[in-house]
Amino acid sequence: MNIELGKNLDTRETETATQAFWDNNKFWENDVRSDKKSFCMMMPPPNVTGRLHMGHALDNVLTDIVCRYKRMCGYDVLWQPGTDHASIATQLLVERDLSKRGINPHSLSKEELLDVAWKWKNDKGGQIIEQLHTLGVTPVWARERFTMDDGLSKAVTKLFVKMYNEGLIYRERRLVNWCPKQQTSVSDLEVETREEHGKFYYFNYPLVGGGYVEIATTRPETLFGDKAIAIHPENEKLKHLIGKKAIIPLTNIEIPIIGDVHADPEKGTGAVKITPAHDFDDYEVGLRHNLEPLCILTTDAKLNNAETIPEKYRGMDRYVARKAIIEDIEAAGLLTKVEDKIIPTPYSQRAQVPVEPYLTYQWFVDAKKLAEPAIKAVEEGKIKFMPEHRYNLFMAWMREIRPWTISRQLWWGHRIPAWYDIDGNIYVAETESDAIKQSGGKTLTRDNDVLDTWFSSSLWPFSTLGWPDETPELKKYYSTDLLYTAADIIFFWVARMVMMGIYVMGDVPFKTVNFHGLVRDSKGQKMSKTKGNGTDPMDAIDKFGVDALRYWIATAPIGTDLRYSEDEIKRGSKLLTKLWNVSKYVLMNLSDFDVNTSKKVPVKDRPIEDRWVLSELNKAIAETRKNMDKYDNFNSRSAIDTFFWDVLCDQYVEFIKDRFWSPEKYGAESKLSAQWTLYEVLRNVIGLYAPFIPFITELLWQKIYKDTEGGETLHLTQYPDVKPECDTDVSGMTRVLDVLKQIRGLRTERKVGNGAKLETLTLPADIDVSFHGLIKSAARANNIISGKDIDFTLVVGENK
RNA sequence: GGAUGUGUAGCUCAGUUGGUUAGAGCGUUUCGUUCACAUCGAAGAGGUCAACGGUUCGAGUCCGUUCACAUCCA
Repeated sequence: MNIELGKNLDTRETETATQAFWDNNKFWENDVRSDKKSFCMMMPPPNVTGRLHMGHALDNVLTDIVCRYKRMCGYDVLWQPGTDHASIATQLLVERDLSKRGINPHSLSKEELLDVAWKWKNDKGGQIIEQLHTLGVTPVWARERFTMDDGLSKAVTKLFVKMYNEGLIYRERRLVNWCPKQQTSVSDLEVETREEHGKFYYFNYPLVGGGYVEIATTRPETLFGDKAIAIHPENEKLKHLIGKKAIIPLTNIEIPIIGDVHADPEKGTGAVKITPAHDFDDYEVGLRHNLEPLCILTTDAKLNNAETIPEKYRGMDRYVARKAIIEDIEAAGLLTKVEDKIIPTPYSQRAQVPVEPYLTYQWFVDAKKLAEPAIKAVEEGKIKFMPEHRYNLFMAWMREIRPWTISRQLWWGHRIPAWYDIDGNIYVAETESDAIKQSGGKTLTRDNDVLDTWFSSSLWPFSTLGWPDETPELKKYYSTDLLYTAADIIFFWVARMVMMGIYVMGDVPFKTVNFHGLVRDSKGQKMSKTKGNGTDPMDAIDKFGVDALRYWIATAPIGTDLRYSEDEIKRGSKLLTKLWNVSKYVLMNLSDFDVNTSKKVPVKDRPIEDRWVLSELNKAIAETRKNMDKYDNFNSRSAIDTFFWDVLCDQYVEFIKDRFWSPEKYGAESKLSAQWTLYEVLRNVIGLYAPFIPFITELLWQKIYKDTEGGETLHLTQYPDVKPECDTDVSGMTRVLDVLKQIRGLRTERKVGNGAKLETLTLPADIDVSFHGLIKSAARANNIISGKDIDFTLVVGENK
């Protein structure tokens, strides 16, 4: 063979070329008609909101490693890609972008806004897909889907109607979390609680007939919505007040004092004001006591025009009103005490403003009913959780699941397929004409709301495969085999996919779910936009190349967080260089070797060091496959590394150097044996590493092995497998390695370089003479004599 | 407040069902450029495995308590 590799590997240049080669050849397409065993994974669809971040890189590289491996193991692999419309997140960014350009989003019609958003989607969505290509990942790009494309929208509508007809979706007036900034309801999951420094206000409500009752509240601005004061029925100090009437300060409105266990005697004053429309607990109290909730806030959290509200406060922002009301209560001589208090405050995760409980009509999914069979399936072990302890988290949430608010007062998303007649009757149908037919020909208006973005993504595992049509893809690939995703969407996405999958398809959406950790910065801080400590994967790629980045990602142990640091990525670069250099060494020694004409040396006839490296290779292959089959990329890669670096580079290559330098001493057969061994071992190393560092391995395979093996890409060849003929008795090598280590130790002790030739080497008598040749060459000694301890003398003239 | 996880070398982390002398990479010290490779090689230093108690012939591993950190849920 006469193949030259350049002195240095130009990572980015070859990666770009290889990526184009892969893209042009569509190597990774599934074949639904193939009778190969199928393996299917879903790409967690990235939001069309911007650039790819490290979390995406993690999901996708880990998924790619498994998919490439499975493909090389002979599976018909379908990795389904696509993007998510990300209703609320996208709308927020689109509106922000419009504002930045001086356009008030509220001045545009819904049609105009949708137009802008679709342009945004095409632009940003395209960008993120392009970046995924750069990572060298291998989904079936031709099957790319978008949660709002026609097919998926059809699935959403169809399912909504089905669930409505089966009573699993309903519309109801309830207290929900309301985001005053985006003026929409949000689900419980989209609310995050933050502990804030606030005040606990104590003040008196005058009693009808004289006297006062003192209450404590963190939210005095809601007092105009008060419907009662509650006192615990067993509160010895205060229970005598139950049944009397109190007057809301700053007004002359009378409210009853009621007995309710909600009023904890230990908290505050023991008496609490009950504002059913503005507090979840109070709402429950209100239901128990028939208190009609009174809403005193506008949709953007200003005091509204409710009759109970004195003129001067109307239109005030909730926090301005709080201040004004407290000042006026103080002026009225009713304020008794103000305490500092840490207050858990619910925030809208997306808009980053405090949410309000708000009483509105919304659409809900009866999650409790959906959860029952899902819990059962998971209890039966139909889904394997990695790491296992995520099972508990998942189950705890599923068992306490609450109704899922699915309607959003937004314009970007799947519009709810419900129509109303003039009397407010609801008609849910797949099309407007169906709805009209249902109504008996009335004039209808369509519901303005859209669906929670997670509604459509929870259908992803089957909607992308063609549901509601009965496609062959659905039949072959559902349920999917494995899902890699971030743990922070276990409830948002994973749990809901499980519920929907079982409800619609009657089976779990995936057999294994592997939750990886977060990417942190080098100091262990969570990467976030607000902190500005994030690293753009594309920057890392520009600096070190895709393979180096992927090599680092493959170090992610199951379920633990990963720290990003350039030093870690450099390890990958070093490995690539090593692989490049050892390939150069192999080729250098194969110049007079030809795989087609050179005489084959059977393994059993090869020198022990050749048989040893092949036997170690077998072990590495077995270990790698064992771990890959468990989706344990970390230990797979470690097994390959250990073999490649420690066994092949550091030991075996050193063993055989003398056989190439002085072939006359060892005979032609010996050199040929080393050549065969190098040729085979390098091929296996390239194969083993292929899923992890696909670019450099493809390049080396193209240059060295393609012509003789045929085929178009390394990544469609068979993954290396254990070869029984390579398991030979090499037990003597343990002692040899030990002796060589001692000799190297002695060299260091005597400050003799490893290259310096030894004149005589004294070996302990227990070393079998058959190993003398190997030790002689590995230790670079001219003569060997037997003695008690290891010792050597230098060739005269060899410097230290 | 509840639940879960983590705590092993200076740093980042492995350590499979309890079993010889607890491993790797980075960093560090010393030595070495020989013809694949200084993005390298060799040798070394460095650990009471968070603490305490228990089970056991034997515990980094199992059990209990405590401490610290992280995440999720209230």
